[in-house]
Amino acid sequence: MPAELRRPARTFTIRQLCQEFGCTPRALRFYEDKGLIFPERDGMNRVYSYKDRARLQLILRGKRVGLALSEIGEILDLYELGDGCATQNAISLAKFRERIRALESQRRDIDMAVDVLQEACTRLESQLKQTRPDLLEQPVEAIRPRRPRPGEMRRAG
Amino acid sequence: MPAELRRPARTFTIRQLCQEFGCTPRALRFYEDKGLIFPERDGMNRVYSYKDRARLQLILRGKRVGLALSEIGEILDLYELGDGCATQNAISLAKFRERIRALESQRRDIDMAVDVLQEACTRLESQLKQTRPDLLEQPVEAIRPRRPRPGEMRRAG
DNA sequence: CTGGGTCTTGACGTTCACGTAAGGCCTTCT
DNA sequence: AGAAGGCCTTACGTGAACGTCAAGACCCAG
Repeated sequence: MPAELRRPARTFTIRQLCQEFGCTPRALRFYEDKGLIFPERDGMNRVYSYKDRARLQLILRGKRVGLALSEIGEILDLYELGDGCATQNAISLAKFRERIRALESQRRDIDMAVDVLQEACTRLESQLKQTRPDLLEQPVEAIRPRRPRPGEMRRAG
Repeated sequence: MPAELRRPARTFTIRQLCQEFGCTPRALRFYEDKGLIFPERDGMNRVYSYKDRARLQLILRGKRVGLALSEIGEILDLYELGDGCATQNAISLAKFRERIRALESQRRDIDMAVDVLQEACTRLESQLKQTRPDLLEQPVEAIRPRRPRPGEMRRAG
């Protein structure tokens, strides 16, 4: 029983997807421009399928781990061609292997960064516990604006 | 026995650090502009200490996990102030906690991305094994240029 | 003392990933 | 009928993170 029969052929408007994934219509149109996603049209309006939604999800995940849109595009392409074009697939394979290595190294970086931050947090906590225990456990906004830093971009306001 | 006595007070030129970490002089000067690093001077020339080198390492690691330079700056600042300025520290603490959560979520994304890529590799491998086993295990450059993709930026060549 | 190499400071250019109007089409509500 | 609201395209603007000259200063070898 193919999936299309089980799933209602649900579609999404651009705004629905944006709300679900916390991005802007401009971003979706941009991804479309770049060939990462290609929704159907109802007249002029974009109509997104489940498949489009899945692609969007992969795009956003890819972005979050630091992939460029062009790289994400290469990955997504794989699921479109699947067969044929052997040399293209070989290129993809080599690139993907590189990517996997890069991601694994990146994960090590993350672990180190978390360690650094966690140690910093420990230090900060013990310090604050002695000086200003009232400020502990506050969300950022509840505390204060920040001081400017040397090379900070000037921003009118 | 403080560290300065055990370590030779070794210094680095801008180029040495660049070669070690694979970045450009322009980048180092840019980080300095942004207040992330502040080497001594010998006349006009920058002289980097071990401490500067450590900061640079943190900067690059931070970048690799997707932190903005401004965020990296906040983290580095912590190691400079250390004490005093309790509210500032409280802000840092809150931000760092947020950051840790973000990084952990990012690590999950990486794991998922690796899974996706690994599955893709498996598929590609089995396909290539049947069609073009000669192309397996090739590095990217050894294979072929790529086809253009729809929204590709035009680049004179 | 001329050339080469390495450093410096501007200052403008570039790429990426969008943001932000400006203006038009369509449907729906009042 | 007309105003509101959602979608569209086109086009120019923007912030981050540098790249890329240009024009000097400094030092050393020949």
